[in-house]
Parts: sequence; C-alpha cells; structure tokens
Amino acid sequence: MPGSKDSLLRALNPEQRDAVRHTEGPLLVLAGAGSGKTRVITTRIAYLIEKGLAAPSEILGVTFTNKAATEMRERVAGLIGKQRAKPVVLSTFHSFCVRVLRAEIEHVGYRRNFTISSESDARTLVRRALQDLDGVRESFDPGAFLEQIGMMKCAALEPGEEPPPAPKADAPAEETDTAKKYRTWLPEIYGRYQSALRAANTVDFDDLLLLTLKLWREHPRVLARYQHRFRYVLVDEYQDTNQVQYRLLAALTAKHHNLCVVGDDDQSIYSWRGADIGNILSFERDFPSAKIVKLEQNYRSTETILSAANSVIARNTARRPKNLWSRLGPGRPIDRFVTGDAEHEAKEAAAWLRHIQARAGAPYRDFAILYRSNLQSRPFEIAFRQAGIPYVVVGGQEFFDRAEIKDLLAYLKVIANPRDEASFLRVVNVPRRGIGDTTLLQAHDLCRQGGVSLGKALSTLLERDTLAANTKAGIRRFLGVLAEFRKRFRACDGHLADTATALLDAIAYRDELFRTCKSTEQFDARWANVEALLAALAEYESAAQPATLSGFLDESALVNDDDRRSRDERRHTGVTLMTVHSAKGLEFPFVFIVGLEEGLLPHEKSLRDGGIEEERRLFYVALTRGKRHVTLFEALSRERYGRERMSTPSRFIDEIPSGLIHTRVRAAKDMVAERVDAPGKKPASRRRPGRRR
DNA sequence: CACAGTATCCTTTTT
DNA sequence: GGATACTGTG
Repeated sequence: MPGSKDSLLRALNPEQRDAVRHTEGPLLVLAGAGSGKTRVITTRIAYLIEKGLAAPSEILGVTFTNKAATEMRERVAGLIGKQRAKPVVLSTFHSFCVRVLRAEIEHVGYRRNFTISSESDARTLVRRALQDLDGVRESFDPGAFLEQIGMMKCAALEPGEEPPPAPKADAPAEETDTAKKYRTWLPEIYGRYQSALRAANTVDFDDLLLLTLKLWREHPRVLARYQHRFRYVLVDEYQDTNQVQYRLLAALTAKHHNLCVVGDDDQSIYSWRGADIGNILSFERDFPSAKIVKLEQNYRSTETILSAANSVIARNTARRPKNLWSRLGPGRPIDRFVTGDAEHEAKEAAAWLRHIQARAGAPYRDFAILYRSNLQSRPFEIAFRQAGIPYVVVGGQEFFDRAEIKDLLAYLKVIANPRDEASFLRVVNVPRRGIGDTTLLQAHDLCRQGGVSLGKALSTLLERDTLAANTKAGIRRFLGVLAEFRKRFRACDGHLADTATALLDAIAYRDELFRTCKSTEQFDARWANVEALLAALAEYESAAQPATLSGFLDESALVNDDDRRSRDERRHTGVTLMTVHSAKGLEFPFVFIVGLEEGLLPHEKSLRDGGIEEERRLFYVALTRGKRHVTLFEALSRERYGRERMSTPSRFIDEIPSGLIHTRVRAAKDMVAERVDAPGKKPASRRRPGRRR
C-alpha cells in the first residue's frame, strides 16, 4: 500500500534509501543522470511526513523550473495523497521569493505593489541610462551591460564592487578595448539602472532573490520566522545555484541545518546565468558534517549511450569523478547523419524518424529533437509539417514578446503600480493620443525635479496650459482611464478578466489593432493573442485562492506557457522539439541531437568566453536524455548571420569512442568534397584525416 | 506629431 | 535574416 514508510523505501536501491533515511543535518546527493534523483527527493518528502518528522507545511522543496515543481508535486501526491501533499511548499527560487517579498518588501524600501520588470523593460532602462550619460555616445550594447549587471547581481555584488572574474578557466583571453570600455562604465550604468528600477518600484528577476536576501540579512526576526517554519529544505539541481541562492539557503537552514541538496556537477549548464558550480563542488566545506551519497546506477539509458556519455564528460577537469553504469544492455549503436544544410538535416531527421517508427512501433511522443538554440527549430517544424509528423515546440518566449501582449501587460502593470515607468511609457500613447516625445520630455523634467510619478507630472503639465488642445485632451483621457481602472481592479473582487475586457473597450484597443494591422489575417492572429491573454487571466482567476492583479502579473512574469499545464495536460502525441537546456531532467526513448557543428554546439560565443567545459556538459546532458537510442545530425553548411557558410563537425563527436557510432553521409558528394577542400575559415587541424570516407 | 523607409545592430541557453 | 533605432518627410 502506498503510504507506509516501509513500502516507500522498498522501491529504492540501497544508496537511494540511505539518502531518504538520513533525515537530520546537511546532505548532498550526487545524482548522476537518470539515477532517480526526483524519486529520492519526492520519497524523502513523503518519508519525512510519514515518519512524523515534519508537517507537510514545514517542508520546502525548491526547484529551478516550474515544470520541475509541478512534477514534484504530482509525484509527492502520488505517494501520500493529493490532500496531504498540498501544504508542502514546492516552488522555484523565484516564485518562493516573490511570495516572501509580496508580504515583506516594505522592510527593504519598496512598496508592496511592486511589479516585476521584463527583460525588455530592463533593456529600455539600461538604454535610457546610457542616453542620459551624454558625452559617451559610443555604441554600447544595452544587452551586454545587462548581462554583466546580471552576473554581478547573481554574485550579490553592488555597483561599486569588483565584478566577478570570468568564471571560465581554460582561455585567459586578454582584455579588448571594448571590454575595457564596458568595464569602466559598468558601475555607473549598474547604479543608474538600479536606481531607475527602484524609483519605478519595479524589481528584475535577480532582485527577487537579492532583495529577499537583503530582507533576511537586515531583519533577523523576519528570517527567524521562515527558519522556524521550514524545518526541512530540499533543493533540486543544486549545481545550478548561484551565490545569492546559496546564501539564501544557508540563511534559511541556519537553525535546523536540515538542508538536502540534490544535483550533478556534470549537468551544470547555467553558468551564464550566474550558476556557480563551486557550490556543489564544495558543499561539505560549506556545510560541515554533511553526509554525501552518490547515486551511480542509471535506470534510463542503454550501456552504449552511457559509455558514450561517460567518455565525453571524462574530458572535463572540474568535476567529481563518477562512473555511471546501467543494467539495460548494450542496445543499438549511436547513429550519425551528415547532411547538406539545415533544411536537408530536418528532412533526413523526418525520414529517419519514420524509419525508426516503422521498425520499433514507437509513438511520436517517444521522440525528441534537441538543439542548441531556439532558432534551429524552424526547419524541423517545416519538414515535420510536410511529412505529416505531429510535433510540439517547447520554449521560446515568443508569446510574451508579441507587441499586443506587451501592450496589455504594460497597461495592467501601470495600473497595479503607478510608478512603473517603463510600462507607463509603453502605453501613454497607445492608442495614439497625441502625447509625443516633446510632451514626455517636459514631464520627465518635472519628475526629476519633483520626484513624482510620470502620471502626476502629466497632470501638472495640464494645469500649466502650455500644451496643444489635442494633447491635453489625450492626457486627460489617458489619466482618466488609469484612475478609473485602478479603482475597478481594486474593487473587482477577483473578476480580473471581465475588468480587463472593459479596459480594452475603454481604450478601443481592438479598433487600434485593426487600424495598425496590414491584413485581416494579421489582425485575426494578433487579436487571438489578446484573447489568449484574457483566457489566461480567466484561468488564473479560477485557480488562485485570492485572485489579484499583482498575483497574475507575478505569474505571467515567472511562469511560461508550457509550465502552466499539468503533466497530464502536457501529455501530447507529438514529437518534442526543444533546446538541450530545457530538456534537462527529461527523458525520451529516441533522441535526435541536431546541429552538431563547431560554432553551434559548442556555441561560438562560449568558445570565445572559454566555456568549453560547459558546452561539453551540455552535450552530455543531451546524450543522457536518450533511453533506447540516440542519433546525431549535422549539416555541412548552415545559414549564419543571413549567409550560407560551411561548417565543421563538432569536436564532441570525436570524443565518443568510434566503435559506438555508425556514420552515414547523406549530403551530396560534391558538398562533402567542398567541405574537405574548403579554404579554411576554421583551422584545418580540427579535422582528423580518415574519419570520413 | 505620425509614419515610412533606412541604417544598424546582433544572434545561446531562461527564471 | 530579422528586430529595433534613427532619420527625414508629410
């Protein structure tokens, strides 16, 4: 019977059992790919509850993705029942921090109705900081600053402090002039960016963590409440934690010391987001008396796949040695296809998929196409559609990047948070109200003098009577709408979707959209997006306990479309197309890894930054997603920067013992010849003679 | 002030 | 190839 302690343990191997039974004190579970780490976490949660060591609400399980959080919730529910599982707090770091901050942010100098700034809001803020800084009209890239600011924030560094050294060791790379320029301006830009966020009562993703840490630091009594509440803390994918997350965990568990982290240093693939692989490598130093359990039996992949993966990852130096083994038999060799270009690659993949399907009788959902970057999905979508193969593309932010969605969300944000300047500026003149740059410039000056919101500044301008009649009318209408809907949303008693619909009516957004669209098809598509957002509002409304506007906005900032669905709803019948990053934690009987070329996997940007080991881990993650069979694809030529360019095979292919791979060249002979003879953009030394026939 | 057309930039991965 | 910023014109 599910539920009893013994039956919980019976399903585990000895090491897994060790990990579950060691309940007190710090514990590191080094869980190799496919070794049952989710099973350990969920069983451990169930065990703590069954043994009466903690009430469900005293357990906190932290993950990186919403998907992982829902999956864990479902599995815990499967072990102890839905009702008892409910009070267990299972969420991402970011969602957890939003919860904390919604209740306590006033302690650290923000208002409770703060909004979370989107990536594009953030870019706008940095761009403005750059513009204000006249004298430096060099062409700085806001994104580059944002990236570095993010790195500093993840390391818990303030604007004045020394940025973290580039985390990669293998390429010392002397500093270029541009890099130097960026470095000199970084503190200034970071400082301005941060004050802009603060003045707008907005926080970015990193602030969610950073401000929670600050809150706990500066208000020990607040921290004590959380320490008291969460007797047991479990962390999934610990290898992906950054410095701030590490400190949050250390602070939170300083009282009970019951911190259980599960991870695999070989699957650390988020250093670009500030993840610090050192956290998992030095766990026992950070948390003395920690117990360490290693899980090395793999229950997922064939021996062929595993030995390929093992020999690839063995080339990395910064890792804890481990040796994954499996009892699932050798299985089939890894297949590899050399194709002509991206379109050809996709067609061959479709044909190969059909072939396997016919032979193995596998349903579409058993297949996954894994690529390095989202751009690569297109040709596969086209080829699969042509071949009549159903598919689902996972990821890509697209939906929230649509102009109409950004507009609506900006309206909602500026209604929730009147100071949210980025959102304000996005919608003041949507639809056109005759409020242009000149007016806003005046308003801006007023803001700076008076420290008031843009809305206040505009109404002051109205009184001064220096504006065109048309502009004044526009301002009145806009401010009127904001005031009215602030009131209505406050009083709407959970009827968010209806109120939002009324808002759209009030600003005649549908007409505006129709006016700006070139064709009716385009209009239909874009209006459908708006309706999808309204539907999301309605869904949130019926799911959330108290449904608030802020709550919805938090969710739309932190939860992507795919995460919204439960595992059942996600059970589709198509082939899965996604990035290797989003495949982490998943498994498929048949995995196709595509675009195995130098510059793509490993990605050229990582090559420049010297992050080759992380790229190797990425390839390792991709390989270990496969259960029965893995196929590798590469194209001899690929469009890059809008131009067709020859490519060389990924170095990682050669890191797999050649006896495990079976290569087939499907590209035209002359293309193959051309590649071999091509006057090298890449050094010829990359190619080993005789590998291709 | 609005719009259209041109110039210019970049392109990884995601909470 | 594609999005976004800037420019010049109506």
